Amino acid sequence: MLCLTTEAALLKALAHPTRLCILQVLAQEEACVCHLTAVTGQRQANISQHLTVLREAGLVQDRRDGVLVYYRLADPRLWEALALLCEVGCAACERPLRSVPHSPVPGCPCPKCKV
Amino acid sequence: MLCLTTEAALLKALAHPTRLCILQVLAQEEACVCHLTAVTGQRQANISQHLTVLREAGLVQDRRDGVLVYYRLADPRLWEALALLCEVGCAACERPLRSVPHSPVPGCPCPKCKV
DNA sequence: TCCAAATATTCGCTATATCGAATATAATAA
DNA sequence: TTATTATATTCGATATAGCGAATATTTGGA
Repeated sequence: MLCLTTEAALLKALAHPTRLCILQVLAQEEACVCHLTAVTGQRQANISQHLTVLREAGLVQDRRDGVLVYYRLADPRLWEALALLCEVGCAACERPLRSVPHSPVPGCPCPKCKV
Repeated sequence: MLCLTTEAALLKALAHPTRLCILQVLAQEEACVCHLTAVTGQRQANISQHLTVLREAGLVQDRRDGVLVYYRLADPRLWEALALLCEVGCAACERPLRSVPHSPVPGCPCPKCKV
């Protein structure tokens, strides 16, 4: 049997609604943790955990700017490839999987959300 | 937060080495359960369980021919889309994710393996 | 009808994922 | 240095996935 554990691990890292939401935001542009926290409505520790999963899977990269840590997609084509797979694999999915425009999130303290 | 639970469920159904192996075989041509069991080296009940996951996710369809049940991809483009995602998402993946030619498996009783 | 083979299902156990809460760490400013 | 804010980590509890074993179901043939 051909071993597809590496590919399965990649898919497992993708297989969570919150992580997909994070990737959807990052597909637009890089974002800091507090922004992702505000957008998703999840707790900060939870987002940090999900980001760790994504980072260890090699899907995102991060850079620190002062006290903020910005995350970005490791490969900008990721969301496009995901949208294609969802379109092919899933009749019930939003079709096509859409991108979300960046917009300031109330309550998010990051510079991109400060008016 | 945009709800991506449907997409996450699809990815979760894909996120297992044995299920990927099944899909890899089915990408070539339809196959019966006993063939998939022989190819993967897993137990019959286990393969049947994985096939149930794939079927309920809408990824495969089945047809009965006598005592045999043949499974096929619901969408023939699935493997191609998966290969693209793996290439984009994962530097460590086999690149590109290859297809496997059909070949008779010793010990498989299905007609396609009988010489 | 009875049996054998292919496939599906159920059950119980173990492993893993997820999450909240609490805490730790890092960077900047006072 | 101390305080504050953003982020990361750890821990414990709960939920879910995965698997083997046993059993049920389906089909065709004797």
